[in-house]
Amino acid sequence: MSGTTELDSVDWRILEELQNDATLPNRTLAELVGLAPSSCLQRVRRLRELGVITGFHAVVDPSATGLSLEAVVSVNVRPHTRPVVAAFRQFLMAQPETRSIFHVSGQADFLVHIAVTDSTHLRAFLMDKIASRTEVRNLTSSVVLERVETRALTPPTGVKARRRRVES
Amino acid sequence: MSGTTELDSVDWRILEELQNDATLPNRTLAELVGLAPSSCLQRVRRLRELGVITGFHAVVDPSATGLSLEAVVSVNVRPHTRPVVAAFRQFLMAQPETRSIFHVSGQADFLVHIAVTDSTHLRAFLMDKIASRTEVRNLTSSVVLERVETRALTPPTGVKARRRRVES
DNA sequence: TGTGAAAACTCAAGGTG
DNA sequence: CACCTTGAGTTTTCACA
Repeated sequence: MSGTTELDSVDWRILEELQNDATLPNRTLAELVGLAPSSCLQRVRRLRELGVITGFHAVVDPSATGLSLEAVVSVNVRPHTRPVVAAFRQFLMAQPETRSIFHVSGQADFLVHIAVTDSTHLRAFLMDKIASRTEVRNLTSSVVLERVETRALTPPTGVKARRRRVES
Repeated sequence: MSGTTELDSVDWRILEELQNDATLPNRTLAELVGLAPSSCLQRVRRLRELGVITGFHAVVDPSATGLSLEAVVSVNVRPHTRPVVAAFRQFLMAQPETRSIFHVSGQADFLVHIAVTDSTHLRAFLMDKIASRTEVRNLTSSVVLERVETRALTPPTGVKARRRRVES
């Protein structure tokens, strides 16, 4: 990973479309971005090989499956050492309630997005699973009132019109 | 959305696989979950129609596209009224740096996950875009050291073995 | 649940700036 | 020289019985 790989405007158009809807047939995608189907396919494969596209995933609505309550849990762990942090992260990942984990620098050490069935479940998760651990300090939680997932990641800065010209 | 729709163990197996990899051919998926291809396809369509599967999306790695710095921004807005909240949410959604937005109850009003190119970009985003708004109070931010997206949403509670039909 | 037509993907070779 | 296009072979999808 030499950091940023050059992506041109067509690559970004492809990313934009596939982030919105990964079920787009390659032919339709090719039309949208103004490419021949096989060239388009080649671009997509390249984006996957470069690690720009990490995968294609179905998104499941928690509330449609009985997980009607979401929360963000803020946790501090002590001591803040690598083994303790790694073990806690591992523990979080193993919990079915966990949706995503942010190990952050700042007031909190971890921000954990969870989905639970109800407030009883939330309390059980916080008290029995998190607070009971010896490394946990300063446990606070926020109920999610509304969540917006922004699908499309957009180009950060000036993007070349086409592909890169190899130089040097 | 009358809350939970009945999902049996096969539905959950399908959800599990498609959350991990949405590019699975229907035939392969059918084999994995032990169904005929056409039945499997029917299940998937049903899950989409029920709103359990909200969509299929490509996931892009921000760091591979030059957005090497991620942060979680905590914001309070005043007054905490519907119009102000809605306008601020709308504003956040329009920012290219925004990845996801959590409107929460608790210490903060909003938790915003953002991706930026570097610390200069982060400072510009925080100072020029967020802090400059009149409704914003109590702006704090945490740099993301590590992020773990948990792909698979798992069944919340006791799931029926099949839907109908009893196995011998 | 199984089958078949229609459509998609993949890989090759050829053309163009 | 890299990239895009065209075209055939194969696999997959999806409606119908």
